[in-house]
Amino acid sequence: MDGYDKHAFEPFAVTVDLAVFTIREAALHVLLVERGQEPYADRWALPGGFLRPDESAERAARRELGEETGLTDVTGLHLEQLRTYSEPGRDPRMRVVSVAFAALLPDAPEAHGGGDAAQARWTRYEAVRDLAFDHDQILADARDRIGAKLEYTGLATAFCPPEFTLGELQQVYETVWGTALDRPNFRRKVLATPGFVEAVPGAARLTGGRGKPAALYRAGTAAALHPPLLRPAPEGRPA
Amino acid sequence: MDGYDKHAFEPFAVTVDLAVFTIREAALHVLLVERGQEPYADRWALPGGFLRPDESAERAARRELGEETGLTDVTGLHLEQLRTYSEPGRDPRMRVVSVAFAALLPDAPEAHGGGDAAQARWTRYEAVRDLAFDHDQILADARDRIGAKLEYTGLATAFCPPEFTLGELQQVYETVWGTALDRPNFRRKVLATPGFVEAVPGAARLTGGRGKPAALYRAGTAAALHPPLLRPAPEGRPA
DNA sequence: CCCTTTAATGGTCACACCGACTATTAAAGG
DNA sequence: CCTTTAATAGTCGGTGTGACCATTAAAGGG
Repeated sequence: MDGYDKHAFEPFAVTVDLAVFTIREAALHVLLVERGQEPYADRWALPGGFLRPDESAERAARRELGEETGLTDVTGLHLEQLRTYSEPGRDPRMRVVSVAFAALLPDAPEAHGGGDAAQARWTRYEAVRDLAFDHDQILADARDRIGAKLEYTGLATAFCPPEFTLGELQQVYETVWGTALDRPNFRRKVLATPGFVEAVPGAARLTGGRGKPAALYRAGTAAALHPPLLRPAPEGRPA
Repeated sequence: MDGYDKHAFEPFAVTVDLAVFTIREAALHVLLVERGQEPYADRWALPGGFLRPDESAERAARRELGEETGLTDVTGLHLEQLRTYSEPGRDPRMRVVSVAFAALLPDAPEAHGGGDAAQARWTRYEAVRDLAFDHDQILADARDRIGAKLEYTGLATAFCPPEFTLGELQQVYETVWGTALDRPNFRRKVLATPGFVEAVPGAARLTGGRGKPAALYRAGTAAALHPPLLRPAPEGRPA
């Protein structure tokens, strides 16, 4: 790269787009904003915006995340670059190259509205359709990536608050994968994977629960899960 | 994204960078080009170049791949987007955002030299150091990604010619992972994974080999490996 | 206050898979 | 013809996993 010789370089606009996920009411939700102006005025879209002259795409993504969600502290949130979308026709007015990110939030701060967007809203993933630009594609890619990374990384803890129960963690897997998991087996597997979660010294959750109080855990330090927590075989032959 | 409202957008130069891998003499090799001009003149770098006005990053990457390797047909080669590097200081002269790709070649077309670069050369991965820009980082990221994807996709076949033996396939894993694998076990695992490889109807390789002739296989159709072919546990506890 | 409901936790059992190993087969080379 | 080399076949024990069943500890209702 960076051979500035043979062909003159063309200037491009560079943006970031964010697929912000959270789990609410046992369903996967996505943060959408309503566009205020053309193109795609009044259509829903993923939050995002232009790169500023002196920030990286990662910094821009985190800044936009704060602006659009109204969260005061976005430092601890999981933010992950997905891929870059650069098809020539993806923006009707000019050449825009967009770096897409996925963000995972534990709880869902209810109201939002700050930032550029006219308004922002959490929407059930299944109900999302006809987004502006190629955002349907970006969102689908993001969801695939998240689902796959649950298998071999501790990413699921990014959907949980700092201290969580194994039941909540299992909820994350079941919601993202769309499958039910056996609770004792899930527990055994998670606890057998070193570095996935670690027990909170001397606590148990009591008040809210309906049944037996559950022990609390924190996210572990392992980047990769060994062995991985594989999702049930799609079909064909049982794993 | 794509809210052109609040902040004026800044123009950026957009490039693609390619980490082109092949396996030669049982060692991982990378294609490097020597830069002809400043910055980093006479330093080695990853091949790449500017996006043209009407092509996507994917198209630009494939075009550059053809230009720099001298390959006549780059349609079948595995090309995969890694991530985008956008740190403000990564190019000393101006703001350049670069979309990085990994490419995998089966054989190694010996000589090259076309394209922008002064010259191009295959280099052992271990011997690579002090590349221009942030290319050391890009290359390391690419290698990590390739190694990880061998586990849960059929990517390894992209290093092999259209018809290959299981021994060659095992070579790929051993070379990229840097570990020795048990041959009967590897064979059993590969053949037990549906869609990974399929036998060539009625052929066996004879002439070149020193021992018993090996059966030939083609790449299968499965995108993901179920179950995955996990690499030996790094350490700690045996898997 | 007791009994039901709910959910977490504990445990069993059989099977599949996997690593480590040994054995056999089929070529090339001297 | 014997040795070397590499592919292929098969065995065996340990472990992880799915499918279950059992127990515990809370909340809620009559």
